[in-house]
Order: sequence, then structure tokens, then C-alpha cells
Amino acid sequence: MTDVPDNTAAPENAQTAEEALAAEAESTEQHQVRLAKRQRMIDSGIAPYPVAVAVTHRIADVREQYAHLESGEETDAVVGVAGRVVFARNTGKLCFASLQSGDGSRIQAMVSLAEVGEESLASWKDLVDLADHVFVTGRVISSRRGELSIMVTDWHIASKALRPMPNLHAELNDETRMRQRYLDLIVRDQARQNVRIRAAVNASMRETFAGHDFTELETPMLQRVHGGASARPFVTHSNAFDTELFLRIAPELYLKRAVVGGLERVFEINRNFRNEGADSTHSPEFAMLEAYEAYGDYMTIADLTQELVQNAALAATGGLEVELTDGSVYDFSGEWQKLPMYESLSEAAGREVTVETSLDELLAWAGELEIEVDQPTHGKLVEELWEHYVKPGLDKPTFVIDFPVDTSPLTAAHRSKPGVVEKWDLYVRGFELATGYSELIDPVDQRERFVAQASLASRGDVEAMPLDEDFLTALEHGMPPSGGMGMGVDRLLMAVTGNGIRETILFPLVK
RNA sequence: GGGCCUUUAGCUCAGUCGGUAGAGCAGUGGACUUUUAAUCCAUUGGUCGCGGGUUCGAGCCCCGCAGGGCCCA
Repeated sequence: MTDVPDNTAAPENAQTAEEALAAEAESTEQHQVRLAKRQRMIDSGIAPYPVAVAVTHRIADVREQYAHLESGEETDAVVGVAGRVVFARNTGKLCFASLQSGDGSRIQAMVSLAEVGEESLASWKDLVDLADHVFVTGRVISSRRGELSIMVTDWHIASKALRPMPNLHAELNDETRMRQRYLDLIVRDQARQNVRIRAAVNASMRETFAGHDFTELETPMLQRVHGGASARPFVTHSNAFDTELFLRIAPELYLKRAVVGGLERVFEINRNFRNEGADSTHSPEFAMLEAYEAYGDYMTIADLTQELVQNAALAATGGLEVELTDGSVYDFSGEWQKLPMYESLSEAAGREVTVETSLDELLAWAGELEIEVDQPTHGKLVEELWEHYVKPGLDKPTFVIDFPVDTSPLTAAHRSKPGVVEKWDLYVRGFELATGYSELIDPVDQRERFVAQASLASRGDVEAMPLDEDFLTALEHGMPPSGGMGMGVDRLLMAVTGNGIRETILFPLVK
């Protein structure tokens, strides 16, 4: 970093040098004690933070390789391992420490007077604290009680921790888990698991796409015109262009440009940003998957979506019948049902509803149920009634298909059913996980809908989409008929694990 | 946006009727060569989230603000 932006103020929580010194002066007794040990090491020529340590084995490897040792059995195999001290038990002339590696596996180090001599043993007792990283060399043995151990012949501190670890015998509270995730990762196996599951799900999705010849793209996050969804954007400023820029709310309009250019099967897994509320199911920045398939439609993209989610569940848990964190089991297997919106509403309500049902009738009906809708339209009322009658009963994975046209302005009209559009919402465990369309590719139609949105924006609707002239030009060059879908990756993780959104995001934004 | 709960030692939490701040772990000093959250003896550590108010006296009651959580919209 050599270019220092001239108009970038220091973040509010950044410390000045004076504040940093003041913070040090306010440090706790434990911090002071550890700082003093660090200094003592330096003064006597011992590096508290060596550049490298000569590790020969990972702790998990030693455990696996020597799992067969009987209690008290010793070997001549010499290994060098490093780990964080998570327990320490000193008995005068023999010290025990449990070393933990990043994956959570542990091994016991034994520092004995007979092996290391008086000076080294005294130094261990003096310098080694809980939370320090230490590197030990020694023979692999099993203790009298059968604990796999390293009988240490040589050791040194690999990294001196200046702050104490959280209490290992009590749960860290939720706030500390989020704000200091590194502590959560040190003390809680499930926190480590969550990271691995997320990585496995991401890898699984890329693999599934690769199996269908999709190409992964990375489209702009900084955009001059934000589009592709209805949401309030974050606004920023480019010094170089001296212009306002937006953090993207969706990658859709760029992925479609790519399809116009002949990249027929594309996907992107990346972050979107929406300047809206944050709660247990919404984060201002969230990972989104979008995919477009030329010459496909909403049904082919539904099949792909089912495969993506099923493979993700397999990658996360090893099966399609998934045990969630609350102990319940959810079944992702089989072919998922497709439930047409009007038909399912009619059946659940015991009363026929079609695209012909009048606004007055729907209004009266909603009124009886005390359902209130702002600026009611036929489509809004049908969706509200559907949510009242059908949604609560949705448990199995379900594609809800064929939505009213007036609430889905960016979707192609159904090829045979008048009044509905080729759109689905995927519901899993009762919440909306993904949405898919047969994409609107008529540039004239698209322009009219943008103009309608732009007039909403000019009347103060902060979520309305602005007109994207450059995108319309692209469409005028001809986009092939396509299916498209979008899925929240964080929601997918929630669906296959039962975790809350703040558990699926490693470092969630907190105030 | 509304309602309820919550914020006390490094961590996890108690704190009764309003009467001068407690525990476990961690830390400090000591004992201990097979421990497993080692044990035993001694011991340090507090802006009770922040700001007001009531009171002779507030961690506790009242008002406001901030952080966090849950439920509802």
C-alpha cells in the first residue's frame, strides 16, 4: 500500500498512537504479566515470536499414526509438533500441557525434569501460559493413564499470547462469539465446523456448475447504475472518476450482458450489499448465487437448483436427510413438488381463485381475514392470501410456480397460461431460499418496465430501479431465451444446518 | 417501527427488602515426577454499559441514551 487516499478519513474505531498507548496503560494485570514475560524472553535472547518452527507432524497425524499405543507404551519416534496450550497441569518435576491445533485436535506434552533438566523445566514453568503457541520436540509415548503424549526433549515458545483465553468450561456468549470470532474458533468445535461446511458447500456448488458446463464470472461490485433487484443501495464515491458509485444490490444485469455476448451458461457466487435492516435473517452484505442458462427456462433452472441444493446438503452433512442444530431432521431427497400458486390457493382455501377473480372479491376476502395491503392489486392480494392459506403448511422442499403478472414485472409471461408469469420461488423449511424465472428478453418491453420503475423512483420510492440505458442497449443486441435463478448462499447454509445467519457468516457486521 | 429481556472481575455468571461487591475458571506466591477442568495452602483483581434523577444511602428504584438478544410488524 503506497497510495494513501487523500480524502479517506481514519475509521472512527481506529486508534491514534496516543490512544494506543493509553490502552496499553489500562491493560489488565494478566496482560501486564504476559508483557513482562515477553520482555524477559527478549532480554535473555529467546525469541517470543520466532520466524519459523520445524514442525514435522500435525497433531492430527500423530494421533492417527499412534492411535494404537497401549497405556504406558513408549516409542523411539521423535516428532516436532506445535499447538496452542489449552490446559496446563504442573506437578513439581513433571509438567503436562494439552496442545491444540487449528482443527481442534489435541495432544499432550510432558515436560519432565529427567528429560529436559532443571533449567529448562524452570523456564517452562516460568514462561509458558495458557493460550501460548508452543513447539515441542520429543518421543511419542502413551502416559500411564493412556493419554497420547510427546515426552519433550526440547521446546520453545512459538508465539507468546499476551491475552488470556476465554474460560473453556463455559460457553462464550453470542456477542463475543461474533465480535471476536477467533476466540469462538479456538474454543468451540461447532464454530470450526461451520467454516468447513461453508467451504464445502461453496466447492460443491462450483462442482455442480462445472458438471453442467457453466462458467464462473466475476462482475462489477462497484456500479454506476444499480439494478437487478428492488433494494436501497450503499452509495460511495470514486475519486478517479469524480462520480457517485453504488455497491451492487445484484449481479443480474451484468450476467445478462455476458449471456448476450455468448457466454451461454454463467454463474457468479459473490457478495451483494443492501442498505437495509439487519436482523437474525438479514445481513447488509450477503453472499448471493445467480445463474443464467441460455436456451433453458424456469423449469430447467429449477432442476439445476434442486441439484445444487441437494449436492450442497450432501457436501455439508454427508446425506440428504439432514439433522439440524435443533435436533430435527429435514429431508432434501427426491424430486421436489411444483405447486402452482392459483391452484394451491384454491385448494387450500376451498374457494376458486384464478387470474379472472376480481379485485373487489379479493379485497373483501382479505378484509374478512384482516389482511391489509398497501395499494392493493390483484397480484398482491393473491400472494397475501397464498401466504395465509398455503405457506404455513409448506414443509417439504417446494417450488411455488406461476405467479401473478403484476407483482413480477421483470419476468417473461407464461407461454400458455394468460395472466401469470414463468416464475418460481423455492421454499425450504418454510422459508424462501431461491427464485427462478424464464427471463424477459424483449428490450422494448424491458424499457417500458424500467420507465415505470423510474417514475416510481422520481416519486420517492427509494427501492425502485433506475433506468440502465447501457443494459438496454445490450439487450437490443439480442439475448437468447434463458432461464435464470438467484439463491442466497447464507440462507442455503442456514437451510442445510439450522444455524442462524450470524453463525453462517464468519465475521458478521456488528455495530 | 412496537413489546419483552439483557449489560457486574480477563471469561462465564450470582447479587435477597435500597445498607458500602461475590463465586467458579484464569492470574499471582508456594507445595507436588503420570496429570486429564489435576490437587492442596495463601492471595491480587471492579468507572456494576453511559448520563441524569429520587434517597441519609443506588449494582438494585425512576428517566434518557448506547450495545446485545428474543418476539411482533
